[in-house]
Amino acid sequence: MEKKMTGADMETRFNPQAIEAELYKAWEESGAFVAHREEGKKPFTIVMPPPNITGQLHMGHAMDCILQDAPIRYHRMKGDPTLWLPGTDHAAIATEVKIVEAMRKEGLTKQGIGREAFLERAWNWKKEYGGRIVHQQRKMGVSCDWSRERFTMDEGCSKAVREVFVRLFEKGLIYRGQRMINWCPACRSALSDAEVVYKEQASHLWHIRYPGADGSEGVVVATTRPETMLGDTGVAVNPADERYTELVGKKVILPIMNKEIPVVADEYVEMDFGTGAVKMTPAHDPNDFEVAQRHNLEIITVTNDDGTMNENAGRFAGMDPMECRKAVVEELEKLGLLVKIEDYSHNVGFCYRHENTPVEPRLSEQWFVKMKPLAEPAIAAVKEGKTKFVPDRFSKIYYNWMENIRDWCISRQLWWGHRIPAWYCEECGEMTVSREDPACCPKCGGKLHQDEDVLDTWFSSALWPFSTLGWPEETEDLKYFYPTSMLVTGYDIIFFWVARMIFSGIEHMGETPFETVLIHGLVRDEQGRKMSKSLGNGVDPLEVVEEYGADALRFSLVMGVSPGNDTRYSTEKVEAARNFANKVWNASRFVLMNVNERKEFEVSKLETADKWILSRLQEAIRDVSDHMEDGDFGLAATKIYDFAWSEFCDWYIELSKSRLLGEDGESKETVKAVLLFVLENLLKLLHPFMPFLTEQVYKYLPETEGFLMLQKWPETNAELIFSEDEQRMQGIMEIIRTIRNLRSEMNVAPSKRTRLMLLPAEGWSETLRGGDGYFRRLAGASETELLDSRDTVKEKTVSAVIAAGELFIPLGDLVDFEKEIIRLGKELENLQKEMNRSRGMLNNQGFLAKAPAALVQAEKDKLEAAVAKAAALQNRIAELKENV
RNA sequence: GGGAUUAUAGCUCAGUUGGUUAGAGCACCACGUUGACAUCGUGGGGGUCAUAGGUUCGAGUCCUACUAAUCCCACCA
Repeated sequence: MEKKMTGADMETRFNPQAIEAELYKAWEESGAFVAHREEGKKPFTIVMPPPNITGQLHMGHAMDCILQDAPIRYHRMKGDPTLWLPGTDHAAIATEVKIVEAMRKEGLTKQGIGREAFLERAWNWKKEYGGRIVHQQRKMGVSCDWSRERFTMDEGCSKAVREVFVRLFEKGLIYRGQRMINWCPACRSALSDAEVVYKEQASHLWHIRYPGADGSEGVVVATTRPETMLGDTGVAVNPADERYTELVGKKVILPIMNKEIPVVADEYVEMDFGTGAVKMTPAHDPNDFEVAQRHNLEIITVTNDDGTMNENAGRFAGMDPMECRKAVVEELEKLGLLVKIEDYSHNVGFCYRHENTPVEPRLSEQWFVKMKPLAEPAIAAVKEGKTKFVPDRFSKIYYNWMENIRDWCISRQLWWGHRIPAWYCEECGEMTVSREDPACCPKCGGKLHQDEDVLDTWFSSALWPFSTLGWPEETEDLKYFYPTSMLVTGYDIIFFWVARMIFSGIEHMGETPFETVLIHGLVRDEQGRKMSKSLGNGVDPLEVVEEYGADALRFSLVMGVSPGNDTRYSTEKVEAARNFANKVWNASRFVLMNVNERKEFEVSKLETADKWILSRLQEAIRDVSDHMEDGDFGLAATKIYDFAWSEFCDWYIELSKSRLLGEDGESKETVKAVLLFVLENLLKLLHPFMPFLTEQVYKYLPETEGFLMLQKWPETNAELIFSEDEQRMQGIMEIIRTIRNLRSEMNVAPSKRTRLMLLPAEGWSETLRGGDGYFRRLAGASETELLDSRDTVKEKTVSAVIAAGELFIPLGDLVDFEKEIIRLGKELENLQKEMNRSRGMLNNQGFLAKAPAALVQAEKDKLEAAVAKAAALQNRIAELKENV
């Protein structure tokens, strides 16, 4: 057994680097993070949003970590069976893009090495980067249950994916079909609507004449993408548009291709945009596709998988779209069919993994999830409050998306991911969708090949809250921990992830997966810009941890942050948090250098200051607990900060010094016991935010065993609330502040001690007598004299009127009565303003009649005090005037 | 086009259900080697809470309008 350490062993500075790794190891090895089911007790469960295995953790992840670890540690200390389930996501597209990029540097291609070899590389990648991420999370101090760590492509999760796919297919909620989808030429894959990011682009509107087939002048169409005309199969106008009534039903000539195409009338066309005539490219525009369906227009695809023009584009085949656009425009100009070019700015969709690659709407055979039937109960669940968004406004965003949802394209033309469990018979063409890999065609016994595509990565993430607990098996964990308590995530993935988990949970588990969804904002840089690779303004959380410690980073990310709002990262904030950690460390050091045994205090022996700090502690416990419950971690952290620094350190510790050095043994014992009691409670309150610091300090506390992280969360104790003593203490504090203030104003050197005379107000004599040591220690008083009446003040003094009475500091020749009169006069003036305000309120019948009685009384008391103070000030001024 | 958020001290931001002298950190000024801490202490300066109305006995807080910034959704070619 190692020797118990004491305050004397503590360094003068908190040194996080020296202790973090060791503490984390000790926690983890002891099994403190592992969740245990306790029947009859309601668990607190969070499934961690699995970081992508694409690279390393960024500030957003750090934010995720602290916002989950804080409530997890809080609930664990409260004694709830607590599970925080970690894991990582295979991130199909994102990872594949990275791997392909890495391979390109080696001169390799996917196709070159083949599917099997590629997947081997991918698994190696997962091992390396998945491991790195988990390592980084540990550095942040996350207290998650690593024994339950999962990966979206591990055996269990893959089984869940397969089960869900087959179930939905059997229910008719998954189907395969030719639809207009978003195609990323860089991924060479389909994307879902959510994976397209629109960006405003400056462009042009080209006006092109399509001559009439009968030799008439035909029609002028306007387009933003002239190259797509190669795939045009019609022109549409609004049926009500009189300009074109004649033309409807006739044919025009598609220039360059020299092909006759029909003019059709369709409501979709807006008469007042462009020329009122729209070229129809059904294979490359969703709206055109719909029009084509209604009018039986031909559908011609003119691009390849990689975005280049295909053989249908005739002599433009092989060009990339921009090249082709230029060539087409030139050609049209030559033909005299380019009527005009207008400047035009419009939104262009880009791939969310290839920021500079525009997505191409394209007709393609893909797999889809039918969303309407899944969305409806998911909307209802949130409306009924079964899942609550915090802050509530995010439920509106959720409704808006869910109510306008379109079918979800889930197939991706990638290799890294869950392969679609569909097989096609090479003999009869029959499609088989199956939980188990079939050996041959169930219909004809013919040879099968599996669908080449994999699933959208979000298909497996959608199952995360239950697949990680063992579903589709009915495991004990699943029964006990589902539905989970809370999901913590950024608003940027509400559509991608949160919404999909909610409808999946309802569909497959019959219950929404979370009680609350706590949404946080983005961590931005110091100028408020989004942190991004391309800007190079990202800050690596690990570097911050190295330099300032995990606790400082954690605290800086929550302090003063309000739920749902973006926050700016700045080193100043981290420094402030680091300073706070050091402050707590040193306060602890002070306490522990003076207290080396654990003794209870007796309430009957408590002095005013003790009762004050114990009372303040009760309020801190209450507020912090309330804020933890509400998910207001910013307020919780602020409360702890203020209590620890402005009350415990600045006042109680300072006040304790005179007693610790004093002769009164009983007072000394009491103050020691209170110091230890308050410190220990403070450490507990702070632990969810600064786990390393608090755990380390806990080791030095006398007679403790085990980890702080497993100690009981403090509860308020009504017997330790002393309102009257709080007021007494406020009186003492006011005197100290006033003296400091006066000395500062009079330029009295801090080292110079001055006498203090106090004329107590009614009922304050006892308190002031007891304050002597405090005034000496904290206000530079050499001695304190209690006066019986003001007449006894014979010396030249500066004075002040405070709640506890009047105070006088004899400063001899430093005192200038004229200036004193002016100074006190100003104070009186302010006081009179305050009295006027107060009288105004109390003369207001409405206020008297409608405001709560306690408030009215409080105002009366305030006025009374002000009146008394004003009278005293007037007396003093009169007195001084006589002496001038 | 629809929706959301933000606007409070020089900067970054708090401010719980409306309760009446609006807070913090950083920055600034003055002073300070009192054995926990200079990653500190004491004192100070600094805001008509974007603007205009309204509700109320009372508005930073609620309502309406307006201005500005940011974001999300939709996508008229």
